[in-house]
Amino acid sequence: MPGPQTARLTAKGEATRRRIVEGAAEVLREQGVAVTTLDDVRSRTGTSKSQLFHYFPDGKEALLLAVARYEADRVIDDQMPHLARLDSWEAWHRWRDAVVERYEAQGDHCPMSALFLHIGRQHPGTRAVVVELLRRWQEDLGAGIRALQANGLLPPSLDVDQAAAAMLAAVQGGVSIMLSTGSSLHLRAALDWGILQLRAAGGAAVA
Amino acid sequence: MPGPQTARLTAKGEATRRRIVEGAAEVLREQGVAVTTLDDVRSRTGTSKSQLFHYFPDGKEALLLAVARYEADRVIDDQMPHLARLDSWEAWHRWRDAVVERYEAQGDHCPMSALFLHIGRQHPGTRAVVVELLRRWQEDLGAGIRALQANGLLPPSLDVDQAAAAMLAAVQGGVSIMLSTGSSLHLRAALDWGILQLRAAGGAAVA
DNA sequence: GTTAGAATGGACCGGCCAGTCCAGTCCTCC
DNA sequence: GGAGGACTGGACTGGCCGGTCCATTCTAAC
Repeated sequence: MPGPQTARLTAKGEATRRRIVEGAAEVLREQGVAVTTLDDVRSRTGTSKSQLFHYFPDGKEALLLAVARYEADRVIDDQMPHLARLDSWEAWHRWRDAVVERYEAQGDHCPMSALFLHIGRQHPGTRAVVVELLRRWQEDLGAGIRALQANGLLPPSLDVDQAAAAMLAAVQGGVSIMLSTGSSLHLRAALDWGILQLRAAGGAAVA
Repeated sequence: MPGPQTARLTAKGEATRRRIVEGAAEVLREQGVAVTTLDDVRSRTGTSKSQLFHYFPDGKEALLLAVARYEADRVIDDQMPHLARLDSWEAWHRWRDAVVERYEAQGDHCPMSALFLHIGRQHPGTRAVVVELLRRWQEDLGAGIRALQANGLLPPSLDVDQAAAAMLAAVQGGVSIMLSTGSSLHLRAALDWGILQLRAAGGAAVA
């Protein structure tokens, strides 16, 4: 679904555009949105000012939006193998490990939150990207909980949407605290506690 | 503990300084850190450039740090009446309501996260403010859980620190999702789920 | 009432950086 | 092979904004 806006791009152009987005994402992750200039992106990607504006005629903001989209896709892609089949407690724990690992590796640079906080609310485009990301994420968590129910590991009476929303909030909170404190302690606690409570809700059916 | 750095301030000076911090906090809450200039602060607070630098010789960053401290105090102060005695389930629910109410009123402008994300990691001072805020918050939550245990509403075997950390993460996550989506749904879900699970851990002792 | 120093006003500066422009090169399609 | 358009290079500009400076007024203490 890259769509029509890239219609007039040559293969070469496409490559350059991608190079710009990926390079910009790197720089942004390293030094943060606030202090990153187009010149930083330019020198990192080996491009000229005119190229930046050739591929992003609407300027810096449009480039940042493109980077936000790129990063949002990566968030889901990274977890997809685990998120896709959360149908056993083992799978949930593997997902937990993957999340912790990813964010620990990422350290205190969360590209999404930084990008969002920066262009955030005023720009509807960015908000849409974040909302969509969260929606997909929560949907997958909900599907996982339903899978547990289907497998008899959780009672059907459980409020799936609430549980999925809470779990998503726990992850987000853990990450955001990690960004502030530099420690993944809360992220781990939130995930462990969340899964633990879910298992407790499953009662004696726990394997 | 306002301390020695304000030693040479006249009463008038003290008032001006406070006016600057509070006015700056307002502006920042309204339009965000990224786009706020010293001139905005100046005109809002009815001060001159030289006043700003008279009271904050280290410039804009120092002013932002002062605002961060101010806002951090407000966060705790707002919840203190509820946070201080979380010794019954009713108290927990009242706290929940207070948190939801506060953040809903605040809308999508979280001064703390915005400030932190902006000057954040590089500046050790800001990080210290956030870390301290989170520490106090979690400490109070932990005290509340222990109070529940003391009142026989929760089993002593419960891992207090983990539960408190998870609860804090849930709140933070709910808020940060609210900042992104504009909806308090996740904040509510996270709090409700968290308290619900806590009560469930209390077993039949639930009133 | 005088004086030291705090408080204030506001003009000014200088760097930074997003965005412009034009000149030149490289595709690609006919 | 040539023409149109995509692609690239890089000099240039214009505004914005943090920070400086000095002149003036106010405050408080003796």
